[in-house]
Parts: sequence; C-alpha cells; structure tokens
Amino acid sequence: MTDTSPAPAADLPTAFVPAEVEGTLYERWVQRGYFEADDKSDRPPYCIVIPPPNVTGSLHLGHAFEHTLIDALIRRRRMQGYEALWMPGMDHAGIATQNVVERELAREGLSRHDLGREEFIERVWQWKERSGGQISGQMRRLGDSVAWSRERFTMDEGLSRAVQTIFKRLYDDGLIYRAERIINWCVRCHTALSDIEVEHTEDEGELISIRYNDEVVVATTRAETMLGDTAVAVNPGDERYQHLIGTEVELPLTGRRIPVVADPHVDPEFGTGMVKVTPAHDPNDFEIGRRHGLPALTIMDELGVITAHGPFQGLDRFEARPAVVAALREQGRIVSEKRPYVHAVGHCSRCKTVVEPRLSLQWFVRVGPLAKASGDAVRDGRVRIHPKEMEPRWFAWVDNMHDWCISRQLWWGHRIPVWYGPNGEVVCVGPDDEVPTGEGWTQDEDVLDTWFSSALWPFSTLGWPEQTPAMEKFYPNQVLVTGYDILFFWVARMMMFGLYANADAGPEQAIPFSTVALHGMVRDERGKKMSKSFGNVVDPMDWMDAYGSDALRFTLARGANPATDVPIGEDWVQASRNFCNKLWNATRFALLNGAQVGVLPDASELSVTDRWIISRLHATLAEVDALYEDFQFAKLTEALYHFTWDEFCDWYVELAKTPLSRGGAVRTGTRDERSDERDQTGGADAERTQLVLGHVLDALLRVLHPITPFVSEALWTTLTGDETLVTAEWPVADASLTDADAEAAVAELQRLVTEVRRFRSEQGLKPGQRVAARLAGLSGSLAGHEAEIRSLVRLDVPADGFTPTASLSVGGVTVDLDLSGAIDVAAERRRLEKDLATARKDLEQAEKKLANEQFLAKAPEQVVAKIRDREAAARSEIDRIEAQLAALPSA
RNA sequence: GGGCGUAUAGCUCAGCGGUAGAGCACCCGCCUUACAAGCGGGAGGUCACUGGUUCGAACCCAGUUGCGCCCACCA
Repeated sequence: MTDTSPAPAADLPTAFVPAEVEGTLYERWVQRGYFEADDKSDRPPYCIVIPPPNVTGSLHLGHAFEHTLIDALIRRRRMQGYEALWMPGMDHAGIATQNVVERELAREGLSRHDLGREEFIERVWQWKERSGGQISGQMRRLGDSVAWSRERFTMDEGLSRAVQTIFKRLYDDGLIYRAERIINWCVRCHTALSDIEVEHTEDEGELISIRYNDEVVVATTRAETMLGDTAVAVNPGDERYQHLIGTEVELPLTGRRIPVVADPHVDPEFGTGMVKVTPAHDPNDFEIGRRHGLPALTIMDELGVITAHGPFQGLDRFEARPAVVAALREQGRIVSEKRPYVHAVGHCSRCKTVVEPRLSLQWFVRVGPLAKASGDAVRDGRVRIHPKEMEPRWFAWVDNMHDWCISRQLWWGHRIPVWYGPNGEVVCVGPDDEVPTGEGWTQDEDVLDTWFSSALWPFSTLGWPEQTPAMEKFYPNQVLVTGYDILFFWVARMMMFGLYANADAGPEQAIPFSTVALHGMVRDERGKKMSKSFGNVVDPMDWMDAYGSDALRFTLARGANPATDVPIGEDWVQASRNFCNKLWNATRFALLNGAQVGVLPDASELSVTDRWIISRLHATLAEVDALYEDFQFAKLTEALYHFTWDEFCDWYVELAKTPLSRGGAVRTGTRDERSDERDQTGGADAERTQLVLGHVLDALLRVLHPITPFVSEALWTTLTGDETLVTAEWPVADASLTDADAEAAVAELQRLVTEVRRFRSEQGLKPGQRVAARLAGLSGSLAGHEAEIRSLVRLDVPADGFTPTASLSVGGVTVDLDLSGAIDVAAERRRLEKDLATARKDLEQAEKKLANEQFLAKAPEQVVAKIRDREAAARSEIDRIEAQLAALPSA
C-alpha cells in the first residue's frame, strides 16, 4: 500500500491505560463544542433531558447507569446525523437538601431557626455550589455528552419564572386551591408530604378495645387520638345498634358528650362494628365528620405533641399512647388486653419517621382533568411507555390519583406566589404582576413540593414560557430515560404539567416526550439493594479509577434489560476492562500490520474468511440497530462483545496472520521489530487483509463508541487519522454484504479447527508443538485456506517419507498425522468411544422422531428436513468413528 | 387487602414451541507470530412442583410452592 503516516501503532502501549486518554479526550470534546446542539439546524431533533440529580451530594452507581444509557442513545443519534441534545441540570431537591444542610448545621449546634430564613437559604446555596461542582465533575468523568452551555437548575431565575407562571395559570383555572384537609404530616421534617412521599411498611401495632360505655366499645391502634373523638359511628344497616343512632355517649377522660352517627363507611364485620371518629387526625374520620357536620378537634401540634387540655398535654404522641391506655385501664375501660396487630404504617420517605395524619391548611393541585389527560396520552399512543409491561402501573396510578398536596413547610424551594391582604384578600401573583405592597400584606410562608418544578423540566429548561427556538426545536422531547421508581413522582407530573402548559400547541405537540424508557435499579452482585446501612454501596469513581470509565459503562450497559434491576459486581467491571483491552490490542495488532481504511475490493477478490467477517460485521450492525430501537442495551452490548471477541479476535485476526505474513512478516511490536520492508514487499493477500481489518475495525469502533467513548475514540483517531469519532457517521448495516456461503464455509472451518485442537489437547500435545499432517478432502471454498488452517492448529506440511500414525476426520475432511508414537492409544480409544456414544444417541433421537407418523404429518417441512440431516450426519459420524476405532493399534 | 413480576449451570442472567446458552467462577494444558487484563481444551442443568394443550413444551394454559416489587384512608 501507499506509504501513509508512520505506523502510529508503534506508539500504542501494550495495554489500554484509561487514565491516559480519558481526561484529555473529554476536555477536547467539550472545547470543540461537539456536545452542543443548534436550535436552528435542519437536522431532525433528538432531545433527552437529564433526570436532574439532587444537589444533596454526589452521584451513585444508579446515576452512572442512567447516564450510560442516555449517553449511548444521544451519541448514537448524534452520529446518525440528528441534532442531538442532552440537556443537563440539577434539582434543588427541597426537603432532601434542606435536611442535609440542617444536619450540617446541627453538627455546629445550630438549627435553621438560629440563622433565620434568609441566612439559612444562603447557606443552602453554598452547599449547592459545592455539591453541584462535584456532580458535574463526576459527569465529565463518565463521559456524559451533555450540552454544558445549557445547564439549568430548578431554582435558577428562568425556571423559577416558569414555576410562577404555571402556578398562576393553574390557580386562575381553578386547578390549584387551598383547603383544610387531612394530610400526611412528618413531625420531624415539620412539613406536609404528598401521598407518594409516604412509604408504607407492615408494622406490628397493638389493637386496643376501649369501652366508652356499657354498649359502646371501639377499637384503635392509636389510643391517644380518642382525645379528639367527636363521634362514634356505626353502619346504618347494623341491626344491633339502631337504637343508639342519634344518642350521645360520654367520652372517657374528657367528659365530653359525643353523638353516635350512622355512616356507611363502617364495616359491621370488623371488630365490634363501632368506630371512634377523630376528624382532625384520620382521613376516613374526616370524611365521616364532613358528612355529619362534626367538629374537628386538633389534639396534637406540628411536633406531634399533645395539645388537648388535661393530664396528657405536652406529652409526645408515643408517650401519650401508653399514658392514655393506662388511664383508661384505671377506669376499667380497656375491654380486651392489647393484642399484636400487623397493619400498614406510613413513614416519611425522607427520614422514616412515622407520619401523622393531620388536619391542616395546605395548597393542592386538583388533579382530575390533568390525570385524565395523562392517561389518555398513553392510551391513544401519543406517549409510549417502554417496556409495555409498565403500562398497567401507569393507568392504575393516573386513574386513581388523589389531589396533590404541593405546599411544604420548608424554607428551601420555590415560595408560593400568593399574598394575603389585611382584610382577608388572597392574591396569586404571576411573574409579571405587581406584588401587593402596603400595610398588612404578607406572602405565603410555604414553598412548593420539589416535584412541582421538576414537573416542568422538559420545557422549562428550553425556555418556556417563552416560545424560544429551543422550545420550537426540542419540544416535545424525543425520549425520557428514567427509573421505574419515579414513574409517579416525576413522569406522571411531567405529563400532567406538560400537557397542560403546552395545550395550545395541540395534542400531538403538548406531550412532554414521545417515549418513556424505563430502566431498573442497580443492585450489588448478589442482587441486593444497595444501601448505606447494608454497607454495599459502591462509589462509581472507585471503579472508574481502577478500571476506567469505559469498563464501567460497558458493564452497566451489558446489564441493562428494560425496567429490570441490574446486579453489578467488581468482577464484572474487571471483565469489561478486559474487553476494552482486547479491543485495544486487536487494533494495535491491525495497525502494526498496516491496516487501512479504504475502499474494499470487490467481493470476488476477497477470500472466504474476509467475506465471512464482513458478513458477520454487517449482521451485527443490523442487530445492534434493531436492539437500540427497542432499548435493549444488554442484548446489543452482548452482541458487540461476542462479535468483537469471539468472531473478530479469536478467528479473523488469527486467520489474518497467514495472508499478512505473505506480504512480509507479521509484526508483533514486541518480539519482531522489523522495519517497514513489509510495505514494499506486500503481496495482494496482505493488502486485501489490511483493508478488511481496517474496514471491520472502523465500523466496530464506530458502533462501540456510544457505549465505550474513550477507547473507541483513542483507537479510531489513530486508525483513521481523523479528528473525532464523536461526530463521525454511524456505521450503516449493508445487507448486500451478508454472505451465507461464506458463513457456512467458515462454520465448517471452525468445526475442523476445533476438532483438531480437541484431538491435540486430548493427545497431550503442547499447544506450540508442531506436528506433520496431511489434510485431505477440504471443500472447494476452504481449499485455498489450507495454510490458515494449518497455522491455527499447528500442523506442518508433511515431508518426504511421511507415515501417519493417527487419523481423524471431521465432516468430509481427513487429517492424517504423524504423532511418532506420541499417541496415547487408550486415551484416543476413550475419546472415540465417548464420541460414538454421543453420535449414537443423536441417531436414536432422530430416528425416533422420524418414526413418528404424526410428527411427519404435522411438523413443518423445514423441521423434518433438519431432523433428516441430523440423522444422516449422525450415521456418517458413527461410520467414521467406528472406522477410526478399528484402525487404532491394539493396546 | 388488591395488582404485577419472577423461578434455567456454583453465582448473575439471556433464551419463550423444534436436539439447553452467555459472562464470571471451576478443572486440564500453554509466555503459540496483538493481548497472561491472554490462548486452547474441558467439566457442570430431570429449565421450582403438579396437571393439561400439542406430533413435539424450559417456552402455551391451569393450579401449587418459594422469592421479589408496586399500590392501599378499614378503625
């Protein structure tokens, strides 16, 4: 070939050292602006917004996983010529971040109240700067190809404006309201929570029966709430208690008289069929109270301390419980002894404290119409949820959603844009409205649920409410990639707000994204959930340090089955590192031997093995493309692994050594430091092989790039001399290059080689030991490859006077070897007998099937033909082995 | 209390109607002209159990058992 650049491979070390390429490559990519997207280009858009990491700390393995998947999608589309935008940013994570900073303060012996609201918020911003810097550093390390110039934060000015805008619109449309309701209250975080921020666990409580009077006996697990009872309820159809309805009973310990009401909610089968009614501390009771006009008596404050007058005042709720029981027992009112009772208890998802249902004045989103629209968008196919098995969950949720409590009694977050006047005025202020001033006007103290701003993320980050070019180009987003665990927290809310905020654009354009691709959770190597308390949490940085970013990414992608949890262990990252190294060395070998990317010769000039590897390459490319469309990362990564290692490296590269050596010598870079004479003397075989190696590696490195961007970039730029793979073209599968004949011929070759190797191994021949042998019966397409075959199995061409001492045959090929007495007759007999048994079993199975008339009548022709082939093959195999056994010298 | 998923080699998982697969781990042999982070060979599964459908079932259906997960305002 022509003299190109001086063999660059000479510079490649014999092992891939990630640290030497990762940092510089990433900075170069960013500097050259490869990750930025143009709002005004003609390319089709492909936008994925990052699920904004919380600024509570640093990224964990789950983020690394999610980012690997998103980055792979984005990088592939970029290579395919899309205007690809991965929108970066972070979430202020209201309650979570406030808790972190409060804990930090606590170490200094301070509470947020010591600082005051403004100073505290200042403090959180400082935290955000630190944490945010750490997170973006980790993202760089991972190789995330995000458009850094567009980075957003849920509390930055633009996004706050978006929040205020939509709040105002919803308020004006009557979809946001303020009301006294029973909400989930966390006495530790000191705030209201939405329903999904409550985690239910099966806890063991005690069900206690209390006698209010001779006829009225109720049961409860929260005895202290009886202090707030304002009625006793029975089922209206319950014959036993008809006479009590409308009467009053005296509530013990309080002296209050409360009515007995009839309410259908009461299950006459449960317990005594009588229910104590505490409207201020139980959602059901609240409803009963409303139906009967009962007063709601709050007996507990925000800290869970009893406020009801009397001996229990000032006690914590969990102290009050036994105290109340003791007092009741003293009066002989405890009917049955307390007994264990397993029931679902709600805990704060942030701090695990037992949640207290509490009557409270809060802001709510009326979800009815929004949830309906969200269900419809999936029902009518505008939004696709992948994998489809997740759809039932989606519908179950959106079709039964309760109103969303959005106010939080926190400081860190978007403050509710509502002002109260001195005369009871309530004014919701839009971003461009005048803030009411003057005596007595105050702003609502609460902030919004952190998910309120996340719900706007797909469009607030693009400039909404302005109709920016970015909105124009990238809304709706093409795909959303996120974990199934936040389907309701986040995806459902984005859908509700996206559809609502962009309704003017029409139903097709209003959706926030057209596809939701859900992934699973990262788990440890034994499938256990990673948790701090269990001590199995892994810092992705540690593994990246040890094995490189590519290895981590490859491992994560390789485990990514849709919406399925991903077990991952260090051994697996190591295996991926080995893969990267394999790729490195294969490329290094190719470069050392003059591999070139150029125009491939016509198929007629290629060898069978050339056509085979090209055929396999293009089949793999087609397979990978199809799998990408279905988000089958695990399978496509596996396909790439298999092609690279088992087909390209183990067979093609080994086979290539023979033709390459005809052009001079195989260059090893380690042992054989010959100069460039190869280029001058290179024969046609060598040139052809160099081009095929170049062709395969070029495509292979391209198709691997989305998963392993660093190694692929380093190798590909060396191979091609081009600037970057980031914006290079995606390799397109060419169906015309598939070659069934070549695949069949190489399959035959592989079988032959494997059998000979097996024979050698069982004969105890050392791998390097050369043996003379005669090959006969090679099929037409393999006849020209005898040299390659001999090289793979280390069989020399026999010299004069060759006398074979052993023989084996594979398919139609006979191999006569001169083992010069090295043969182990007993071992050989054993081997052959084993093979014979296998072949006989095969034959038996096939014959049995073919003797089955129903099978012959009903099975498809292809299947029957296959079985017939199998029968014939088994027959000839048996003949062959029997002949060999007969020829064996007797022991 | 509802709903969903899953049970395949020692481990983690693919396969989902036509003779059981991968990675890691394991055993034997190798510094064979890229790579010992490697090469060659090998061992290892009555595909949870019980019935059914089918010429044929790991795969479809029913039930049983084990294990997960999600949802839930029955005191």
